Amino acid sequence: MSQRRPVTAQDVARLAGVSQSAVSRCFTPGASAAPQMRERVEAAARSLGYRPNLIARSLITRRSRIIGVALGYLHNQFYPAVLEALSEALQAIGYQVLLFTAPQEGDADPRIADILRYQVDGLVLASASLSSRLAAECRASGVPVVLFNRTTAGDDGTESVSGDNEAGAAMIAAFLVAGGHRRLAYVAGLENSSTNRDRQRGFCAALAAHGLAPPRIVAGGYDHTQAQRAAALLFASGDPPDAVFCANDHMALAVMDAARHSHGLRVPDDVSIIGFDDTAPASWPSFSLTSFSQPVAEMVAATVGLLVARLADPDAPARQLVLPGALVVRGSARLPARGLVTEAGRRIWRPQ
Amino acid sequence: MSQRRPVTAQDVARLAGVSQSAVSRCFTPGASAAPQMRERVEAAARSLGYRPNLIARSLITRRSRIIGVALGYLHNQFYPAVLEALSEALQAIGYQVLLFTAPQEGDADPRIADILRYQVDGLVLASASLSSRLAAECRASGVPVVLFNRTTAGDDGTESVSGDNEAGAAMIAAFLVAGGHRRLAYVAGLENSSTNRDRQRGFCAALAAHGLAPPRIVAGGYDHTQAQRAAALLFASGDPPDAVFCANDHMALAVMDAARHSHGLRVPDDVSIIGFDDTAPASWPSFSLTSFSQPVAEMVAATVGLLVARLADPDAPARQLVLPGALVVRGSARLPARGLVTEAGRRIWRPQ
DNA sequence: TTTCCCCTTGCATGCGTATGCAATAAGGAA
DNA sequence: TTCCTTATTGCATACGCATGCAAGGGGAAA
Repeated sequence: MSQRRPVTAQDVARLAGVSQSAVSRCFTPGASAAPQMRERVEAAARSLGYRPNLIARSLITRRSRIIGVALGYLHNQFYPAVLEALSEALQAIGYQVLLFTAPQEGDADPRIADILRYQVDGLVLASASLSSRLAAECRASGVPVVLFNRTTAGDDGTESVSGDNEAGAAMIAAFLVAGGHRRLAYVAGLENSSTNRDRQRGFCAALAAHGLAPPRIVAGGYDHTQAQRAAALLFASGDPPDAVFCANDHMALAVMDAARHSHGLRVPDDVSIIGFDDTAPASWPSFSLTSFSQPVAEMVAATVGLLVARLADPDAPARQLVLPGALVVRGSARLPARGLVTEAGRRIWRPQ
Repeated sequence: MSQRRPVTAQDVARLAGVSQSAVSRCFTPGASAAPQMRERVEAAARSLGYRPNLIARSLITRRSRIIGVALGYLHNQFYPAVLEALSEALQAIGYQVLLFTAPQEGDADPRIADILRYQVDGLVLASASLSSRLAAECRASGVPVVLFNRTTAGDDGTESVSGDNEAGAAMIAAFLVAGGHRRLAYVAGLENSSTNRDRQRGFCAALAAHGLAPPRIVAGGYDHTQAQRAAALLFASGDPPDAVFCANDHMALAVMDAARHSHGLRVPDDVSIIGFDDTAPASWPSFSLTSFSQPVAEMVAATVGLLVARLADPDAPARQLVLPGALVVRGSARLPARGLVTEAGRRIWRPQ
């Protein structure tokens, strides 16, 4: 029963007594084929266990129906959630995901450059450790590229989908100030990432606008262990903060754990902690983390939308989409006196 | 600069003044080519931005260098960790991962069957919701298949890599008994999954061997929300357990959160909780979850090993690998009087 | 110088499928 | 019945690359 040589359209054609092209047409939606012949061919295909070779098809059609997705650091729950949603959405419209994981350290570009050799129809770059140069290179070779949760510095024509990092961070600043905090800290993500840059800028600018001193900034590198170290720096110092904004949930959970279990602090009584992304663990009772939500479903839908639009018209103007989020209020930060509303089952903060 | 028609080996050959086959040989390791010509060709390739078309190459070599990986439910941190390790390991030896996500509900087989049309060189099935029929079908078409963290009921010749679910669960039973627990409960995973079957069997058999009554069993479906409901069933009952073994960490975290925050229980004073997998959050101070570790790195390495072995020799005998784990002891379960040892930085339990 | 051998390189072909074109069949209108 | 239209199907080719085969070339050994 074990097929050593895979069944080809030729084999099916022979068995059904038709030509190979007839077989091909039976598997091509919209092609002209008589019902009677189609039935014969399908019966033959079934009995042989024929499966069209998508590799060969791709060679002709110049469409692989494969989308490359580059990711790094799946320990941050945000990315598995994104990946699952993206894969589902793409599978639903007949595409598959070719996964590229970026190594933690070192230059990921060389290995990722292999993507293009697989003739992917499109590319989603969701790793902060990938250079903008790579994105530009992909665009140059005519492959639609969408940056996910990341943007390029100058508008170089690369499409992107991201949350509103700057506004979100600014809202967090306002929320903390309204909650009466005065000694703020920021646990930063990767220094050269656009998300960190935007979140830090939004946070600092908003604090300044409220007349507060700049926050103390410590590096967390979007990493759990580094964030623990950052927490130690903050909480063991002579002047510990009364509120910490962490550039993502993944670090916020580490900081919260460190605050409680290594430094004997109560959250939010002694220190308020806020994250970014609103990943699943944020809502777990152990953490009850107040966090600015990134609308994963919408971001994924937008990403797929950009890809299909560009596949349909390669010359469509590049768009940089920024999707709004909401500050989901839970128990990890002192509450301001007003502005809390409940919407779609979540408690969110909407000032004024 | 935007290349509409991609650069082919023909284009490079023309520019370098050689034949297309010469170009091909320059990109084929081990092929015969004079250094001088190779240099000319590489220069031409570089100036044109040539990238060999792996789709076309696959058609000839009948090797796509793509491994299909079928997963479901990435919310359980175990799987992102596996996926990342698997992708890294495969990329390191020149393979890429084509990802298939199984929908939560319904039959995943039809969509997954598409995998074979992509001519994957191998297949890793790590979703409990995939039928054994699918695995058999893949094997029949000559594609190496490895079941990951799952086995087939009868030894039907499908290769698999899994942790020692039965022994691990038995060890957990012994650990809890040694810790003085008497009223045990089991939060089950998906009923028809091999991991759940083995863990439940090992747990119950060991309890019986220790002369204890069978544990109370509630369904958790490997799902966070279902596990919360299971916890409510257990803790709100008239006879709450003094120890709960959850079929994986993902559910254990939910159960622990529910115990503490919904039912006012102290862990481990009022109830001991043990998980399975030893995922990253288990070691976070908030949980400090005692858990039977699955050796992800070794399991991934073994999986890759099985794949490459089978690629080299399709007729090699199928092997079902079971890798040993260890009971990593933390603070979520009362400690037995003896048997605790520290090894490689982890505290583990090794009876007698 | 001759002979032999090996290293290079081009030619030709094929991988499995899609598709333009032409040929044939079928059916309808006049 | 005849002619035209439309649907169906086969033929031939191309997609981009790898590879067996043969031819050419250069060097070493005799």
